[in-house]
Amino acid sequence: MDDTTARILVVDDEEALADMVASALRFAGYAVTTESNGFDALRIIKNRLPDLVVLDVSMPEIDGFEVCRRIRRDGLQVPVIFLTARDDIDDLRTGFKQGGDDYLTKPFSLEELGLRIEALLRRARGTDETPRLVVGDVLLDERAHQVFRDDKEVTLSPTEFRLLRFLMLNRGRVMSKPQIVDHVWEYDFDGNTGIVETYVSYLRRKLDDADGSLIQTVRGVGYVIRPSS
Amino acid sequence: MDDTTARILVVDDEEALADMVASALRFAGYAVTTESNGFDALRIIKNRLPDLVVLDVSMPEIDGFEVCRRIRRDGLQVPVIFLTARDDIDDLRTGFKQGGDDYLTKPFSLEELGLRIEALLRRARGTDETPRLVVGDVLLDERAHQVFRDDKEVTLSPTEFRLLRFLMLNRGRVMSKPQIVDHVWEYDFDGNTGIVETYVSYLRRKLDDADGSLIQTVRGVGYVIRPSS
DNA sequence: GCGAATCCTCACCCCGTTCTCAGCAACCTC
DNA sequence: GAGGTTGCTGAGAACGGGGTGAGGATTCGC
Repeated sequence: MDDTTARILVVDDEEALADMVASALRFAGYAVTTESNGFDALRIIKNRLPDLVVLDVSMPEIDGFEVCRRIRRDGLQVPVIFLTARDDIDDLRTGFKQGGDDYLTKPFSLEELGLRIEALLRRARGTDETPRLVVGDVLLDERAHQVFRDDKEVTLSPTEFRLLRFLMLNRGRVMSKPQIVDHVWEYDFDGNTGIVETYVSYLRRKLDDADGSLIQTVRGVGYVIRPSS
Repeated sequence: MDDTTARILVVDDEEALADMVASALRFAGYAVTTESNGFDALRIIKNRLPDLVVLDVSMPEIDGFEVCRRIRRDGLQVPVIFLTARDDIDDLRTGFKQGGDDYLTKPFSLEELGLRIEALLRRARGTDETPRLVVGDVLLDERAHQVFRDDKEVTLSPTEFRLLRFLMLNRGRVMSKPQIVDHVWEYDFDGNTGIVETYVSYLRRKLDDADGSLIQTVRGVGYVIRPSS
């Protein structure tokens, strides 16, 4: 790919998790490398200077905070996103003091991670334009976390918001239910894909889309959001 | 073919299935190798570095997930498509999370598999252009899962869509009814080929092609789709 | 802590889809 | 043109995908 492709390093001692994240980020168009060990990660960061690092906090030998501190000590300003278990959330303040830029608690959804990464990269590049999604007369404001239909605000729950955002990001493209679950729900969600139907139903009601002309069902395939037609 | 011919490894302990898949993929122009054993597959992957791996999940000794994990552990980023039984569908997203890039539940249709493979290879090459098929005034948009005839949208059921896509992919080439059944229907379909006639009839009606000038019948041989000359 | 919002499962119902079959039309051969 | 073969299409039965309401569990906010 061209030189605008961001290079991301994912560091997590749970290799399965690192692989999952890497796979999703590659799908999103990034060039991804994984590491399962803090020391190796440090070496890679210094040698390859990635554009962003996703860093697990709890790792044996040398934890994420320590890795970050050492990066900063070397004067590297690469953006860092911490991954941490919910129980360790208290440590996060420590994390920020160590020079982290953002964090996510496990389990997270891949959409969430992608968003944080985008935001950090935008900031690093200095091209920090407002991320607004528009499809037809539906407007989704990322930063304000607000949704409007026909200039009237619609109140959505967190999950409803993530689902709508995902569909709008992929406007015009049919997304299958497993795909949706994999991206919108937390990665350890083990329920069936029926949950998607329920939330599409919620969204249609709140968005005044009872006939499904906005969020369209493609029977046997999935869902799309389309400008109108 | 030239050096752009992708090399694919198919791994499945049901050799009959592996052979069937291999045969279809060779017909589609790929260079295919098969393996029925996870360990042998690992060896092959490391030595020959295929462009893509089709990997059955349930295999004795070492299952597909484990193979994938080991591939990733060695730092290989070859795209992987998992094949899995419908009953194991819960494991599927797990599989995705093990670093697999896509998955299909058995039984699948060969067309479906071919499509996924194309999509993954496109992604790996970074040339991710919109896949659109055009024959005469019929347009089929893969991503949006939409079909237009003469700029008017036509609503097709899943099977109708797959059939039309297959014919359009093979435009100008007469496809026999058994060939069509083998590619468009799931591979364990055991009905007769009369089903093709029924669905061609559906398509002609929906595509406003009552006289069969678009989808042409070649008596005793099969069907072709041609730019209505 | 308490009430409210949210999340998720489940079950029921509707209807689109799939597939078979039978009758008929088109075509070919002799 | 007769008879056989092949293809077309309407009817209808069985199936299953999808919508939605109810309700229980959980989390959130104050």
